Amino acid sequence: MSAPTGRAGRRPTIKAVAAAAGVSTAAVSQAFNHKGRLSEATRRRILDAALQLGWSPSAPAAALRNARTRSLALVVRRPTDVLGSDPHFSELITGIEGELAPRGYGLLLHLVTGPPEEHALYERLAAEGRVDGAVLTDAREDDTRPALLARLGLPAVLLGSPDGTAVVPRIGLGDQGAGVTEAVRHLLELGHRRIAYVAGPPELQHTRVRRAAFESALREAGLRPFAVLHTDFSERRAVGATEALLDAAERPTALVYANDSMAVCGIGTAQRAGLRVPRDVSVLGYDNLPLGSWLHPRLTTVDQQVQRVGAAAARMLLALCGEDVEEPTLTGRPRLVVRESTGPAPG
Amino acid sequence: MSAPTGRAGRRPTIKAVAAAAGVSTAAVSQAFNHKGRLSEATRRRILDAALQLGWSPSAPAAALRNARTRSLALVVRRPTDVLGSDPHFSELITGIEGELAPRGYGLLLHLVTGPPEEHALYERLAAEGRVDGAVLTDAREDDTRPALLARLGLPAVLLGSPDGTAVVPRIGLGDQGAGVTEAVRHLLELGHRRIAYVAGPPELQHTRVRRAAFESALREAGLRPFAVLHTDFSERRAVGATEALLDAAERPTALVYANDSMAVCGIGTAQRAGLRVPRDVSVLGYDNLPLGSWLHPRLTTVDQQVQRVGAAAARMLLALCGEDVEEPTLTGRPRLVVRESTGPAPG
DNA sequence: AACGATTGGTTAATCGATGTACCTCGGGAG
DNA sequence: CTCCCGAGGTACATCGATTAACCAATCGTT
Repeated sequence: MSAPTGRAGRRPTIKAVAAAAGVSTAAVSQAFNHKGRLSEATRRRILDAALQLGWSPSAPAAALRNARTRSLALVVRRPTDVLGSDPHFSELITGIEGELAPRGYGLLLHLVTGPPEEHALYERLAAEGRVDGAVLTDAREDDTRPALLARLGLPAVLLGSPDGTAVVPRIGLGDQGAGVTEAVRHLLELGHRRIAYVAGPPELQHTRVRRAAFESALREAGLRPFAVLHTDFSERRAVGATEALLDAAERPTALVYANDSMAVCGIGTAQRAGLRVPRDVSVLGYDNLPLGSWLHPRLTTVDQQVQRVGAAAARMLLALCGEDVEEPTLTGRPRLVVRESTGPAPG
Repeated sequence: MSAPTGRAGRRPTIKAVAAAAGVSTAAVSQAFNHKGRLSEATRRRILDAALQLGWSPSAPAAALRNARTRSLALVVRRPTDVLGSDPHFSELITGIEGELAPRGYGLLLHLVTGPPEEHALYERLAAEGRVDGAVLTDAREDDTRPALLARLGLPAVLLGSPDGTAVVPRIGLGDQGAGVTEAVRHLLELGHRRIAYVAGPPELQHTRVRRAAFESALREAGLRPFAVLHTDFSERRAVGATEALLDAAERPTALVYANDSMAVCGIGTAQRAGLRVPRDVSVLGYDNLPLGSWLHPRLTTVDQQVQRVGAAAARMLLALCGEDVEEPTLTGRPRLVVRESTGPAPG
């Protein structure tokens, strides 16, 4: 534990580098930012000196001077319930970070329990100038966040909105209707007629979009939903909804869930009720989380490439922050992934 | 989209507040930091003015002046494989954030693919003064990170170490041996004699600790492990290991996994092989992730209260950063949670 | 009444990096 | 020989908040 050569904790400043290279601090700054006019020789000399000393420009100092912190916020609603620790967000974060890291940006993660706390958080983040922008998740009906962020002058991108224009740019999760439509058609082809939908919270935009797609896909086939139940994405509700559906007199032969986590709960609940999946009842998820493919039976689901969505959101936000990045290419629409949890309708 | 009353993007500074309250900027600062001597009256007047203007001290400016950013880093190894998006980290983050948020600290999240990248990241974070400290996860045998962080002068806490003393403070995950021991005894009482262990990567410290506990618990009963297989925590390896074990001539009657995610894969694999859990084979996990209780059968596991560990790590790190926080109370040892995936040994 | 102590503030330096305005050469044109 | 010009750097103000040092009243004391 003897102190190594360098005095730990005492970071070198731009002055040290300037001295080492025999130039002014301004020159050092210019060398790092490709501004001003420096001869290639001195530039190299400065860079060498910096490398030698292990110097990088102080982030707080640069942030103060430039009014840009090079970090973005991601605010996630904290689970009031277990299902909240949904791996969905892990995937999203992976996608975002993949874009930020190579550009030297940081991701500031915050968890909140509800809208009031979330709003206060944005106020504080903006007031303190802690971040250059924010990724908003789970677009809601009449979402008040975009207006707030606009008022605060904080660039933002809203995730999970079906359409593309608003106060702040939005990243749709692809044409979500298409994914659900494809899923329903798959079930219809398998002969299912009594199909139920376990939806998310009604205040989320994608809930409405997917529900509409679900109902209209059935209508095209001259059918009506067996039932549509809303949940808060919690395990309790997912299980409760499933039990209610399976208890029905003529129970549904297929259950469609608004996300994979609930679908997993659904499979468990069905099995616990003595039903076999997919022989007695088919189950369909949404998200294509890794989790789904570990189970037996493997979960049939809709892949929406959450990581790519995250990456696209990050790029769009970076662009809003003045970074020049190539246009986010939101690849294909969500696609059905048929695995083992769906099968021919019984009887 | 017409601009609201306030000019968006133009944040108020301490000067504006000082002017509004009719005092100097120094007074404003003192009012916010409980330093200096201000009459209660002016203090209140200043705070009111600040509230009115929606002002909070600029984080970058304060960071520059105080050499403290009030944000901590959490570096997570990015999944080379799906299992990497292990909900374990969601839980950990929840625990950490729970301590940081009320103190106005931010959590800077970074994903890395391997040790070289991770080391470079710490160098950069330290050099740029972006964070006040870091949480290191997954203590490894001969871990080089503590020394690096010490050299950089960056406070750090190491998670997942069995013992408690080192270059940087370490948070043990409780007496992990105890959890495994309890698990093995549970299986022994159920009559199991052929018990296999699917371990994590050998370079992680907890792998050695848990493995040792596993073997010694069996030895106490005069038994030897059926087998101990190491994995990299990936789905592929978990499934592969499980298949290998179940293919054995006299197959094991119980499988113990080093984490819940692998245990879930194990259950799926066993079921796919036509075995019933727990009638034909018992399965035991480690972590007690929410996921485990959604399945059928519900996963028997060892609860190590990941959230609390995260909270303890955060508090310890905050203390190292000079924040005065109450001593982290690392509650109980890991405890066995018996659910449905373990049962009497067959035959 | 003069003086030290106390209360309640203010002034000015500082953190580290950045960018504008300016300065200093050496060389070529006139 | 003088003047101008551009290449190559430097000096200094600045971003916003913090804090040590300092100062102006007011009060109690003998």
